[in-house]
Amino acid sequence: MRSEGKNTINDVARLAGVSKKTVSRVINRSPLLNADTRAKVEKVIADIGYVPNVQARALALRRNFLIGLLHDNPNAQTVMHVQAGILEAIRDTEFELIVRPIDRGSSTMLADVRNFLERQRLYGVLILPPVSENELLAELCRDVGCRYVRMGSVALDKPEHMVASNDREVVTEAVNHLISLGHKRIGLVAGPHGFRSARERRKGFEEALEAAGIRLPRSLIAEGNYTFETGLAAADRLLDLSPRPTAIFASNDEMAAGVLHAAHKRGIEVPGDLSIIGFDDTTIASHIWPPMTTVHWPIISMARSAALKLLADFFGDNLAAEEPSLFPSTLIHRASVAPAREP
Amino acid sequence: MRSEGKNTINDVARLAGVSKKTVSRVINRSPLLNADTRAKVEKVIADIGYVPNVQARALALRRNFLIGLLHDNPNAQTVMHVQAGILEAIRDTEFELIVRPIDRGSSTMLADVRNFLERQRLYGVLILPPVSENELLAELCRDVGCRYVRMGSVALDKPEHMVASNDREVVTEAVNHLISLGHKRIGLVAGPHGFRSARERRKGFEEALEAAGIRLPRSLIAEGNYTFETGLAAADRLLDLSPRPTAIFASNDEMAAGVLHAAHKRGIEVPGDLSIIGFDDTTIASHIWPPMTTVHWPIISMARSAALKLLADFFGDNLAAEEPSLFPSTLIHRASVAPAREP
DNA sequence: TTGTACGCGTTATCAT
DNA sequence: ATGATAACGCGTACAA
Repeated sequence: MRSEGKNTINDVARLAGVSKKTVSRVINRSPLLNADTRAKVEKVIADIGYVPNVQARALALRRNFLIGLLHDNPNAQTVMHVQAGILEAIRDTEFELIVRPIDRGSSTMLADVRNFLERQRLYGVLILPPVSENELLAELCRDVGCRYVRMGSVALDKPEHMVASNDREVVTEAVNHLISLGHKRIGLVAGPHGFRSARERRKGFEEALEAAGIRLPRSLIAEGNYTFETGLAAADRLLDLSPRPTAIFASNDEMAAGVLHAAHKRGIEVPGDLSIIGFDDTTIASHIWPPMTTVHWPIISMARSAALKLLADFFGDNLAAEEPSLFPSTLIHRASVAPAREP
Repeated sequence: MRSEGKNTINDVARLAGVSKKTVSRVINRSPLLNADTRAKVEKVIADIGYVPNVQARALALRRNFLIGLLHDNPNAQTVMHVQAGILEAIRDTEFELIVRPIDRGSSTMLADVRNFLERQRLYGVLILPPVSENELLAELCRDVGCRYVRMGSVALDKPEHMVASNDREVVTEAVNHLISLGHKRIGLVAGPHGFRSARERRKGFEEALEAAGIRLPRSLIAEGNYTFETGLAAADRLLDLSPRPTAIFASNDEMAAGVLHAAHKRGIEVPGDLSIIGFDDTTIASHIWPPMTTVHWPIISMARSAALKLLADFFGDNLAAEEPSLFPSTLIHRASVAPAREP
């Protein structure tokens, strides 16, 4: 059973007494093939433990079975969830996943990606936010003839190239929830302006307040960059205000955890004195104390769906093509929100 | 500049008026080459935006530039850290990373991996715990002729195939710290017995107590499976004890977070009434409240080093071969530990 | 220093 | 239904 990786299609052909094209037909499940011949070849394949060489196959087909994940997302949980979703989609297929972090901000980013795509000639790539929001990158994919599917917080591309969530709406819903509990001074820890998701979530926040006729001072909006530390710093600014907010919506869970941390440091009771809502529903949201009310962002499903979409024309059956493009996020009620109570 | 991926080495040769072998020499930086010729060829390459085809190259070289990450580690942070370390090591090289989660427990696991390795013919693989502890898997790698480097909590293989941490020692140190603060009833939330890391950490725990002449009832040891939920459940058992432990060491941060959560639920003050130490130093350790004292497991460095080790004979210069094999973990003091106080 | 001829392992064409 | 032969794009002997 010890196959030194030495056996080739020629060995199989010789041992089976057929041509290598016939072996190829067996491997590729060609329908026009004598059952006896097939059985004979399959026996030889099993006996010597023959495994096709994917590189040779790729060369001949001018196409390989690798899909890439392009990302510059700082959140480890998110990236892992995405990988999990993709891997779930390609499990039991011959596709493999190559991960490729890219450096947004680097002046050579586009050139780097172009080089990567042209070298590897991947079957296609999945692109995570925030770099998925970069129009030039999508254009680059088209230019080099690489299939792509983008993931994001709002539809930025045609359905076959996009899987999106409805961040703005669900944030409005979350903030409405706070308003319905009597909160009037609601702080926002926004994400970095360069992120479309951050802008969408901020709009959702503002729209909710506007609809409720609440005008908030600019000082109630602080900006972070989606990390715990910046969430902590933003919360420090917000909680220094007088009167301070009775609730804070943070644009992601990392920052929300920072807000909670800041509250703990000051001895501010959550949710009694301060309600907090986050976004993402990463594990930390349910692990910290108190368990945090947050928006569940269905990133695993989105990633799985994005991968299926990418493989749509491979599978032929258009099951994959019918993958949804919009994945609604939902508000998860836990224990970090309570009715407003004046300090 | 639009290169349709159509240009081949032949096009370059034709346009430059040289043979394709000469082009090949330019690409592969052969030293014996006329400077003029080289410049001429390089100009053509730049002009038409020629990029070598990696699959063809792989076929000819009978070797590719892909490394694999085999893992079945349930901790997202850990896996991401490992990926970060590997990617750091292969940045600016022509290597790419293929991630391949595997299903420990599946009866076909070894066959699946064999199939994967034989199909992809990777340059080499890095193996994460716990599956890195599986001797059959290492044997499989040798059998199919695939380079490998294992990561783990104790040296299980020859230095060129292994990067390890010193879990047992550092846990002893952590527990000694608790003992020095007057703790005598110290609970353990052990990891699953199938994990070598869990057994090592448990031994470190037991050795510290033994050295201090502390005999603990079996009931002070609870087992989880490295997840938050099982840590929570284990802590519930431990905290039901009477008298209850004044300190708990959990074999990883996830479970330690569960312990902290359990304490919060019961209104047990941490660290006043209960000290907690975790293991891993993942982000949650510093993000939860109170910030958790834990063992820093230098997984990023280990992964980077493991990748460099894997590429040792590629780089030729034996800088990579000299990568260390042992990475000491260190105790990080934060705020979840205080002197013992009787309930 | 440069070129020719051939091999790498597979699939595609076009016969039979 | 099956086979001979030519791609696919690149690297290596060996020759020039």
